Amino acid sequence: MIDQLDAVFGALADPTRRAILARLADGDRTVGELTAPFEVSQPAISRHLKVLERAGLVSRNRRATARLSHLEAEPLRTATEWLARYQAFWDESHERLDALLASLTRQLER
Amino acid sequence: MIDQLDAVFGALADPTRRAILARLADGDRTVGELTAPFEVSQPAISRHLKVLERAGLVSRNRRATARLSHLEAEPLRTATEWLARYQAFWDESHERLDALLASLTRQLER
DNA sequence: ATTCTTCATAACCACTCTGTTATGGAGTGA
DNA sequence: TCACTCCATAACAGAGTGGTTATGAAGAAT
Repeated sequence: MIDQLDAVFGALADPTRRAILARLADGDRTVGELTAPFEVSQPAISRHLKVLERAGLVSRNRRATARLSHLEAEPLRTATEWLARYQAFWDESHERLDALLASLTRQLER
Repeated sequence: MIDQLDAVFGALADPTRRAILARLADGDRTVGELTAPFEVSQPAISRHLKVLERAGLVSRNRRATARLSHLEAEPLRTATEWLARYQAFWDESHERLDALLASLTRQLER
């Protein structure tokens, strides 16, 4: 993990990897479970998982013969902190980010 | 701009491009001004600018023979919104994002 | 022990990315 | 008009990316 932001933003740049993260947000998954919904081969998913692991976004452990992938959100926090530096530049003409986040939080809690 | 998140996260994955955005946050810059601080050639910077432009992060207009690059922060907002969906996953063991952003905002105002 | 399941890895291909140098176009100013 | 400045683009090289198929390692189950 030379530069964390490089790795994290790079990992997020691929739609399949973002979809994998979305599924992991619902709970840990095996490689097989992650492969099924996508129309790519299992080795392709394995490599996406390796990219996510390098970015620190996924950790893995064995369960019997399967390998469970687990979402690690901390790097997303780091990425958000970086983006927050630019908050002022879109704030001017729009609602504030904290208001936005509050509304999103309310949505999630509902 | 097929998929905005692809383009934005892809653009942010490069440290030179993030540094360019940081300089543009201080005000519009010509290509020459953006090239000087980095140890890469002018054509390389021109192509970075093109990537940023495709992602909607930079707009450009002429001033005499120069071309001014201008920061467009809206796509960063989009990226932040996407990341906010994962806020709950790092919230559990850390301060809340809105508190973090508030503290960052205070820092900027100071 | 053997077989089955799960997953990783290797080998390959096509394409993209980041950088270079060389060059030329477009606008400015003398 | 001519020269100069600023920048874009073309052509190229090397590394990386994302996909494939083929294969094998390792644990589980019979």
